[in-house]
Amino acid sequence: MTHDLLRTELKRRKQRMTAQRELVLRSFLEADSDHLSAEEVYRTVVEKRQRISKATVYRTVDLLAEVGILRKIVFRDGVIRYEIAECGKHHHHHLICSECGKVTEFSMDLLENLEEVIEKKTGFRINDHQLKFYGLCPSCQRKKQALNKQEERISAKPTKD
Amino acid sequence: MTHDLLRTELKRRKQRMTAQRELVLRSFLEADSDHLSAEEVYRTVVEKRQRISKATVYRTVDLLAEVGILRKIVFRDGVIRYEIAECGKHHHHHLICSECGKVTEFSMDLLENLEEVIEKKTGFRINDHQLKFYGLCPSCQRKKQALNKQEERISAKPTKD
DNA sequence: ATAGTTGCAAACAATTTGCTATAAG
DNA sequence: CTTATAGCAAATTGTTTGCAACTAT
Repeated sequence: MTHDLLRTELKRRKQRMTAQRELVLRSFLEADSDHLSAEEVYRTVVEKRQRISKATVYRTVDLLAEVGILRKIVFRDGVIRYEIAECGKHHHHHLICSECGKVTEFSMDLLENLEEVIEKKTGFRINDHQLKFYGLCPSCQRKKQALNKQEERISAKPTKD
Repeated sequence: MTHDLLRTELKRRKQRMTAQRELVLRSFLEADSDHLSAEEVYRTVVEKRQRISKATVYRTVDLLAEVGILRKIVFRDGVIRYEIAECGKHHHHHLICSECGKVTEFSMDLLENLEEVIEKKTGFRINDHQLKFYGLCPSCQRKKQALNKQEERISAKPTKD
């Protein structure tokens, strides 16, 4: 259980288990979405009528990531999000719609071996990797297609150029 | 030449070629580092004693990315950077040191086919992907090792615990 | 001459920091 | 009782926007 893992790690570091740290961790465990931003965690906690400040959220997600319970993940909007670093090593990756921002996950273990290859090649000690695909989700493809047709109709009319 | 590509694209969009747009593009072409942030582009231009404002830099890198000359790339610090989207499709990927931020590039075409597989599986229309490895560069590995030894020496002394 | 583009300063958003009061061990 | 932590507000950092002045076409 992630909970105990946190307690143990905190003890090792001579840090304390607090209500706020529990609340943040719980937010991730109970969230609909994976990958929450600090802002989202904050809102989640506040909506449950629990007391926390944003500064604490920022400090806590950072701590949880350092301890290895969360993984930092940043899409192209530059907002820092976090997701639970699932126990085993089976990685999942992200498929992001450039239009609506929708994020879909999919798993693929193929890249674990690759880490080793690259370690040997470069001398880096790799401990994580992230693969992201960017494109248009089915729904946005349809929207864009509809838009294109519309534009064709307009540019069919003669312009003074 | 990337230069002409920009001119052509601008004409198509009824937009104009300006000194500032040239300066930004040139910054990328002549930069030591790939992946520059807007801030870095700004400084580069100013150091050459050329006139530009930050707002223009932001607007221009955005434009260049839209046109396909640059590619947006965001590491875990959440800062938006851009790199030249080299002509052919041969992708390169990034190896980032979590400690000092050093970025190393390496290429690998393996993932092109994968895009197709995922398109079929998910219905997304994929147009880009990014693979990043995080870890410790050789130099930071050494530093960390040295630090660990030091800590051992300290904790070897008895503590009142 | 007609838009598109710039620069500036102000607005905004995300994140960090300094400090006092509080609470965990 | 000691020291880590929380909360708050102010400071920083990265990015966007409104608008008047400017300039490519």
